[in-house]
Amino acid sequence: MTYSWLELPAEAVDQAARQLLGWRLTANGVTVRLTEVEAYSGLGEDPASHAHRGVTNRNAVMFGPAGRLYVYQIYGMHFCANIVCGEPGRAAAVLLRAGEVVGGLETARSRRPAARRDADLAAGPAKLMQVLELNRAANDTSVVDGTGPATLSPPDGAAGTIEAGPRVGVTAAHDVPWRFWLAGDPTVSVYRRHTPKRRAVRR
DNA sequence: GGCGGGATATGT
DNA sequence: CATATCCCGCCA
Repeated sequence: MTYSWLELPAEAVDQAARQLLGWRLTANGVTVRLTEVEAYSGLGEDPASHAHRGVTNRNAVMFGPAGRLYVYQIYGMHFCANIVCGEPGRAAAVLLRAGEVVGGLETARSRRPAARRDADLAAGPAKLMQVLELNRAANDTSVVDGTGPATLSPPDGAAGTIEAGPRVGVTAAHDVPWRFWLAGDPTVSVYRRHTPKRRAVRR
């Protein structure tokens, strides 16, 4: 039952996201325990998803089998990773937003000198990638069969209380509460309402 | 805490 | 060509 999120259908990607909280992701000598994730659905229903308009070169991995990483570059300098969920062709995915460093602490600190507290080491999707030293080379690699640079392993104990809210940084579908985090965890980034850079007055 | 700069692949 | 699943450093 441990890898049950792998078997969930695409329409249950929010359940997959909830299940992934507490799991450990290990890569390049550092392990993080996932504390914050977001679910993204595929075609039609979810305008915030990269796969919303169908297959492109960038998002092709999302349409493949579950258990692989969809890594993309954003703002010209950061990388974010999603774990593909659901059956092939459906393009559901879970964005890894934050984690607690539970292994390789010194290495993680050296990779993120700007972090003032240990809780800030992986408190953001791109920060998470930095402590794990992952980039676009990790795109389309598996996290469940040991063939890729990153490996996902089940949590130690019970996951704890899960809270839900709107997703961060998306302009569309602000009302969909598909961001999930472990209640009270210090590594969860504070929610900031999406602020467009300098556009006509939003409402 | 708020605000702006940074730097570029991607899709329209 | 405007945008994007962001981070950091600087100012208050």
